Amino acid sequence: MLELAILGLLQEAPMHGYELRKELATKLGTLRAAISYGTLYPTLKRLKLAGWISEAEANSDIIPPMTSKRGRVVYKITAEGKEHFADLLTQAGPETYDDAGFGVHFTFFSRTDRATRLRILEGRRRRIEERREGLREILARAADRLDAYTLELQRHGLDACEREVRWLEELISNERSGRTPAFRQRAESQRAENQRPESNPEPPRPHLDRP
Amino acid sequence: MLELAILGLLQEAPMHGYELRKELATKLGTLRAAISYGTLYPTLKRLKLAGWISEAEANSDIIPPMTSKRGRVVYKITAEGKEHFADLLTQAGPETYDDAGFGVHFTFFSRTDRATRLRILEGRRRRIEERREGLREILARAADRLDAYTLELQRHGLDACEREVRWLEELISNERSGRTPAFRQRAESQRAENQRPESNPEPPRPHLDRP
DNA sequence: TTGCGATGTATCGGGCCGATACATCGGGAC
DNA sequence: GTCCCGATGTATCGGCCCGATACATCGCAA
Repeated sequence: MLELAILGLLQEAPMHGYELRKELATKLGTLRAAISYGTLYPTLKRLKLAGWISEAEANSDIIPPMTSKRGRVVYKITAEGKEHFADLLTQAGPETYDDAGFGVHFTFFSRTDRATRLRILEGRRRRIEERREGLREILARAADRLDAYTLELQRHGLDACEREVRWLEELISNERSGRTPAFRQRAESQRAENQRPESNPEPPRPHLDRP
Repeated sequence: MLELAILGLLQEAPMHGYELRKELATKLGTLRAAISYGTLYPTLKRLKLAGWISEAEANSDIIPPMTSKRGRVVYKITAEGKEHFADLLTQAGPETYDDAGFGVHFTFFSRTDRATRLRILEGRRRRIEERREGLREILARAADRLDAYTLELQRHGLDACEREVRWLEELISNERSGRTPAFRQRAESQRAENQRPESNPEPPRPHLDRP
């Protein structure tokens, strides 16, 4: 899962570990806590071994600090890596629908085709609906076997499930009806747009809030 | 963390692994997915080695099925185990405030003294507030650097945080003002009450919805 | 009688985490 | 000037926990 996240971020720009981690933390808000270095560096090693990323010498131009030897290692994605990333994006296993996996996939939705987006949203919805049904079951059947605190925990969980299902319904219905992201209008929304995709193989284009 | 959960369940009654897992799944709804056997059995082994639980022969009376040899192993908590459980209940480390840890602690709140309950609720609130502030920061500062999907994910996360903080506020205020669990009235609430605490060392007593 | 789903115990490889160690850099205190 | 501290940066280690897998028994229905 982290594999997908790293590949996705490196597709935007080459980065070193520390930067990668911060980017990970801001983009994968909730649904995925900040990654640990004890995970990050071994994963980078693994990805390098698999040939999906490579180290780019940091000595040269753009990156100013860490002048001396043993400076930071900048990673960039390879052609095979981009291929692998595209595969991972469309393939959806069971781990795609848990909190972490869904969060990562959702983060890259602007680089995912609409069919896949729908498949993932619906898979996630099913997952949460199952959890919700389980909780309802418990609250209906075993309520008198549980103490008040446990009960309240279940209720809170049920609330969260129902809320997420509604959120997903809204997203799904938006996906079906043309406008891609297009959620309810908010005051702080800017029409400012961000970085060019620097020669993406598959630019899915609908990337804006309003056409 | 799982250690605490197992000890707590075995304090209620002796159980075998399978039963333990189902009980775990129903009581720790959300905030902690169903535990895997690949976790459960090694943990049971560890706890047995530590002297906190022991195997009770299942051959005899109460438990009917699995007549032949190589039948289920029933675990029961030891005196040292009860002591350790009491310790774990009051000690609150950082892991007490993440989703899993908080869920487990909350589940045993009816066996926790009020001071500890308050400490844990406030610790959890602080944790969620920090996450919330982080998200607000991102939405205020980096909004134009993020695409619409990522943004929507952050908003949803922020919503969930705010909601949980409100929930915690309510719980905290309830704790402070006498009535212990006592949440907002609901239609399906029964006044039926459950199992006797079978000689608890510290019966905290206020266990009902309404006095 | 056959076979399937629930019950039940157990191991293995691997992902991910927290703690820890170590080194460099920029800037403020003194 | 220099000294120290916090941010930046790379890396490893032990350990928790997960999913996949294997295997065995029980009750029941086709």
